[in-house]
Amino acid sequence: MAAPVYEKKALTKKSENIADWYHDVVLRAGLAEYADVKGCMIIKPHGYALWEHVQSVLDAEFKADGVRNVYFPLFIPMHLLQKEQEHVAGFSPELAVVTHAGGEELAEPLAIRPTSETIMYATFANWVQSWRDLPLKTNQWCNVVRWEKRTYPFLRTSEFLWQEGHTVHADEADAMDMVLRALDWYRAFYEEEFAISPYVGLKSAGEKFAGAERTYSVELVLPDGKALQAATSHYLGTHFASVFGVNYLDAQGASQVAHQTSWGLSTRSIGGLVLVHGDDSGLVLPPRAAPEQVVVLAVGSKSSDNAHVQSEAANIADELKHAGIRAVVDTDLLHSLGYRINEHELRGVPVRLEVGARELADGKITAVRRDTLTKSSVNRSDIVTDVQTLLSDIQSSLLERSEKLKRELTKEAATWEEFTAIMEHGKAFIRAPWCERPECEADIKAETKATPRVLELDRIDEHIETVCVKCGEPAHRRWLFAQSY
RNA sequence: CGGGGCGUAGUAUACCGGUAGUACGUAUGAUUCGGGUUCAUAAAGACCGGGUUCGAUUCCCGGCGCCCCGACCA
Repeated sequence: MAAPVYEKKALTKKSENIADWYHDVVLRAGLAEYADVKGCMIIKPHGYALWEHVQSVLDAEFKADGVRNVYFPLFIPMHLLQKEQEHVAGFSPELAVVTHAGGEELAEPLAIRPTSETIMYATFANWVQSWRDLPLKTNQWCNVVRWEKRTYPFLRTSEFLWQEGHTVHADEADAMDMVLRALDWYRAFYEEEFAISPYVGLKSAGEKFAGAERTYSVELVLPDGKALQAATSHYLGTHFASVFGVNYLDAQGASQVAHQTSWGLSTRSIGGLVLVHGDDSGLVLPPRAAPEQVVVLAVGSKSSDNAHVQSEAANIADELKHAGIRAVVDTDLLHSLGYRINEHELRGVPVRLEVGARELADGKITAVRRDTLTKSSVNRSDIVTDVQTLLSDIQSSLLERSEKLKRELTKEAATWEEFTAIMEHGKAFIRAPWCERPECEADIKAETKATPRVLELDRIDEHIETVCVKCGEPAHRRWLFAQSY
């Protein structure tokens, strides 16, 4: 395996080579490292803490809506997976299958779940009998395996962690309500917690989930103009319900096929967070998501009373903690100051407070914000409120920065010449009228690598009289195109 | 699945058909500490199998593994 470089050298510059930069940051910021299994990664404490934040925020949203957590088996008998034709066709190429166990060949191979629709819905058929059982709203936090040919830490790994919500409803209206509510949880999560402004909308026929009636997604605009599908929410219609027998008796005693939804967000979100906010010094974490929001750094020197400096730094960290701020203290005087500063910047800690002889003398504390790397001086007595203000400023300015990036990397194209020119010279999201035909979608992808990412929610009901940017057939709505990660 | 590359201390690399060298990291002790200090000492290494050879980490064959690029892809 080729190996991570742990030298104390500078990171690859983000602007020069974002792929190498990303790699360096993920490894050196301590988010993850490679495992002895192809395409898999070890999520380290700093990376896992980010995932735990995702879990705590979303899990609370789910529960407040009445969704309950469940756990289904990792193994799915092949016959279940094969029930829904479109679904199995979509996932077959990337299945990992167990053929032997207990020293014997299995009578029926077991797939390791690439997603749990099939095994869950076989059971939902029993759980749902009456209209009184609906809606059934479940979620599970688990791992899934999809044997991708090409992998990348967090963004596409063979095994990944996610949550998958699965619900059953009496009718389309109620199911769609759920689909859009879940989608909005994801949008809000990215905006409010990760300080990333995404695009949200409907997927094209070519990009929808295998077996879904309609797929909605949250798409992130990455700094190189590519797209990252950051969460999905599917209206499954009655496709799965009819093959798995998820039926119920309505109030009139008539048998009805249920309408279902599924929705998920994975550890890929962490890759998006790294890519959107990071800079040449490493990770930049939005305060709300940062496992460590503030590091209080004791700055020693030969001339000062280092013990006093260290205890003051610890006191400040304690005060911040009591105020509910996730603060840590760094009193390690064995490493050089530069080394320690670089480590904290690499790990993306939003605010660094420096406490040394100078601060002790004048009663002010030096504060450095990670997003801009600018220094300021705050009164020792106002430390808690000033830090709180600083954290909320960083959170909002990161979101603004993300909105700006999204704006700058979104272009309009009316003609195919404009479209191809944009894709060739510095990629971007392109908003363009499209005929919505699958053949045309394939042509666009073949020529430019761009695919329709989403039809933005507020443009779904748009109706314009124009022609497709690619084929010239009639087009009524403008879709967003981009090259996918 | 196609193309390419690589398997040497924890990591990254070098040389070599006959004592495997360097850097980072680690340990110990100093030194230094307001932006990756400096020094000393130490521990630590050839993917697996076969072949050629007096002798293979080196050459050959096979296997396994990983990385990169492309196609594919939630």
